[in-house]
Amino acid sequence: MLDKTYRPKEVEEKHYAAWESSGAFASDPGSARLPYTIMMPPPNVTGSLHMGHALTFTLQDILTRFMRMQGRDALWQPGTDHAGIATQMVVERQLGEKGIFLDRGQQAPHNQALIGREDFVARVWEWKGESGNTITRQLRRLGTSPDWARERFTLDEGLSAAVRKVFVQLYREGLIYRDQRLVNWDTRLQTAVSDLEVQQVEVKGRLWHFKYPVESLENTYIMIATTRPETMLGDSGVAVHPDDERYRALVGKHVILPIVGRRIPIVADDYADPETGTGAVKITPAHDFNDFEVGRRHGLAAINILDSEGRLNDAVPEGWGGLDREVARDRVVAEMERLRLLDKVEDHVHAVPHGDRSGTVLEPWLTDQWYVDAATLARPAIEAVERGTTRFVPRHWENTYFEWMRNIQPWCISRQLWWGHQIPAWYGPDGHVFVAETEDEAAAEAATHYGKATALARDPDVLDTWFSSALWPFSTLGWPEQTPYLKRYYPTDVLVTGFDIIFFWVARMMMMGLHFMGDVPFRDVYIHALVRDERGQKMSKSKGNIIDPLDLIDTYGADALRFTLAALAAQGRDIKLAEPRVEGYRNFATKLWNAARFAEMNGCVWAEGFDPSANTLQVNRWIVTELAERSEQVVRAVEEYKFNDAAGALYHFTWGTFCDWYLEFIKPVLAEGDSAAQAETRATCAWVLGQTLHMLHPFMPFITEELWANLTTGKGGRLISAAWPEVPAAARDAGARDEMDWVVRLISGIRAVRAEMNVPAAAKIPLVVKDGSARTKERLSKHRTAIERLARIEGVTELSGPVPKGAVSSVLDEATLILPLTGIVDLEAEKVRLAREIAKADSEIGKIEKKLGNPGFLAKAPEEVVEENRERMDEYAAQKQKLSEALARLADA
RNA sequence: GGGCGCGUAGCUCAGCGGGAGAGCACUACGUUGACAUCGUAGGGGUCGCUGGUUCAAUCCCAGCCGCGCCCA
Repeated sequence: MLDKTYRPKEVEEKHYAAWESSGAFASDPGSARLPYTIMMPPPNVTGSLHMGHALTFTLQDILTRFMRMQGRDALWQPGTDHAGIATQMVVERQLGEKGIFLDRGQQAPHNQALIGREDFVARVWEWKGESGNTITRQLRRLGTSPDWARERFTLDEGLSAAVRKVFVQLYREGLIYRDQRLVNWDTRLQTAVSDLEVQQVEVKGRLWHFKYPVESLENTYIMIATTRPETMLGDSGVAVHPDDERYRALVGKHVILPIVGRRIPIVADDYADPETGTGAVKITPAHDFNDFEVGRRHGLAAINILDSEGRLNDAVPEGWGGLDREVARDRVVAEMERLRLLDKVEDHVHAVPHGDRSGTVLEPWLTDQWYVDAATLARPAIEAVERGTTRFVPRHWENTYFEWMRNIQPWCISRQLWWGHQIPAWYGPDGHVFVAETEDEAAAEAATHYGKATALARDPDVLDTWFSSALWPFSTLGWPEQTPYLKRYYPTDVLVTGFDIIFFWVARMMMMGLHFMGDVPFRDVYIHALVRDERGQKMSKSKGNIIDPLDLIDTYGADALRFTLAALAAQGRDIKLAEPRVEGYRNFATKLWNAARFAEMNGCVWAEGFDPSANTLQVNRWIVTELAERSEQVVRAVEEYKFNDAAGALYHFTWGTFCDWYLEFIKPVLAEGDSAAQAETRATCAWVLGQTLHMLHPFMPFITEELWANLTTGKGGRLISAAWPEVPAAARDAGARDEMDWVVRLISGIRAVRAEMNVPAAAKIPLVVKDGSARTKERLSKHRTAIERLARIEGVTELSGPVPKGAVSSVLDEATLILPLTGIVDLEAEKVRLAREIAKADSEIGKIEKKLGNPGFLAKAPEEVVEENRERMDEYAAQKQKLSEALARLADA
């Protein structure tokens, strides 16, 4: 016997273990079924489950379980990402707490132990082994069903081999090259970071106006304004706009850079904006991205004045070297003031780039790095989306994709870290580079090149983490080996992810997939919303508004959380999550649980092979028809990634149709019907409940599995491996649906009148029907028991003789329903009520009359719309007529 | 500055050319043996504003106002 409430904790673990050990999650490459593939976006190995994960993995699990039930051979490929910087930071911090620091070739601070690269990497692997799988354990609690046996890690040997092969091939094709360019340099992490990891932060700074003396012109200065005075030590030019009259005469002349004494040219370039500041701008090619371009156009020197930690280096005048950039700034300003070359200082708000991991101010810094020619790889990736080979859902996200891909910059793929895929490049003594998949190959190439065996040094840098994740859709399937998995599951069906990762990952998978597999990595990209807090704020630790999905699972159960997320996952809108929503869907789970409890108490047990087409009772034929329609609705919604529609349809069917009406209708049958009716009803109830559990299973896997086991007394197999319900066409009955719909409207109408007239809930009153058609009379007698019970009626009669005095009336289609309530009813209240009903009908009639009176409407509107309005007009007119008669009768009373 | 999106019931949101919807909250009544994590009924909205297209606009178009995000 089921308990009164569902207790998630008691069943979740049990079912999960059973699913996993039974092999229900496994893909089956030998199967004849159509494959269905989703690549799980690999969470960071350092990560723990947050609400965004809960959403994305719930949706992916719904698709996976749904498609399995649709008969597909599902492969949901799981794994984790080594997350270069994030992981290195975590482990570095832990070691730092123990007084252990990385030996980066600098002087060791006092009393500190230094460890080398090999030791450090070993420590990271150790850490990964101990606590690196938190998130995959947490995913199990959410009920996700990926093919765990195929779990991959981006630093696995196979995936690493793929990375090396891709690097070497792209290098040989000229699509990977080494270049000296500006990068965003993180002085704390001591590495280049991606453009995408730069956060522009509005900072209250200052604008210093400096006078640069023009060479050989007495008392002539050109005024420049800068937010970064210290960079002037690296200036190699001054730019003015070619059309700027003020400076035209000075173009081609030189200024003598104060403090430094360097002679630098004044150049004309569109980059200088006459409207901004003084119209003249200092050019520091080695420390500003825009200046770098200007410098290239005019052949200006790029003078690097900073070291990797943001201190002045040897390229500055004597006595300045070694100063921190902040200190240098103050010194430059003071010195310019002393030289009477500081004109003025203004407060100035401007955007300053910060590293989103370290939080420090990033430095544009001139370094040698490895680059991918992204523009070339992007071309086919853009075309694939233009042609629709890959489809974004919702579609408008393709704009974001196009925008970025069409303006794509060279992709800097090297990072000065120890944790990651070390770049497969070796340098000879003269700096000549040998790129090869193995050290032996590189050595062989070097021997050929130099004519003798030559010692090589490997490039110490590692690759950007996204380089390896870009290969994920095929590297996880075994590439470069031509495995059966690769052949069967690539391209994948859908990628499910958030918009924030379109640049980082989606775009790069498209580029690599097309280049190496010759086909897109996925047919659909479903971009879901971000989960925010109830006020619409992004959840963050600093705001303290994090809702932990595991807490919600503990309190309400994984199913409630999953259903909530699905129900809120409307396309194109962020999810504002408030705990009461989860509580509401927990209540839904309880409702379902109690419906099953009712079935159990009434001996409704799943009968294998039951055929609903053979049903004879209208109520049973009706619920089966409703179920069939809902099933189609859910299938359509899931296939279109409209998870909220699917969840809504299931919720309304389960609660609003099955529980509220069907179970109430069958209570009298089960209590006092004849044995044939009882048998049919028990079987139907069990069948509909069972099918409902099937349909709910992708959304609420745990409770449905538990109830299914109960309904089938454990003989029905597992839901996770069951097939989606199929309702035979013969079981659908539009007539039964119309008939039961009529009964529902009848009962609702009577209830509404009773409540409004304050008829005590317990009071049973008679029902008199006036002007009922033959069909109405037949329905009244057929459903009399249900009507009496649910509308609290005692005795249904047809009107014979005059309408009883002091009766309340309601209209249902052609018939008038009369509730004789002499002595109970407040006549004045009834008059008011009827008048209001009449007014309502009148207002509708008015609207429709206006339409039908419009010649343009009659001439141009589709015939069926005109017809529909005529019908509605007749209905309202008839209703008004009957209500008016009822009101007139009251006036006589 | 460029782009994307959003303004619909008190709150959170569906709907998106022909009858304004859901959940929660609220009000009234109710413990009729599945369920008070419940039941029945009810109140509540010039669908941001202004124009335009259309026989018809919450829905399409334009402008404006307010809000959010992304990119520079």
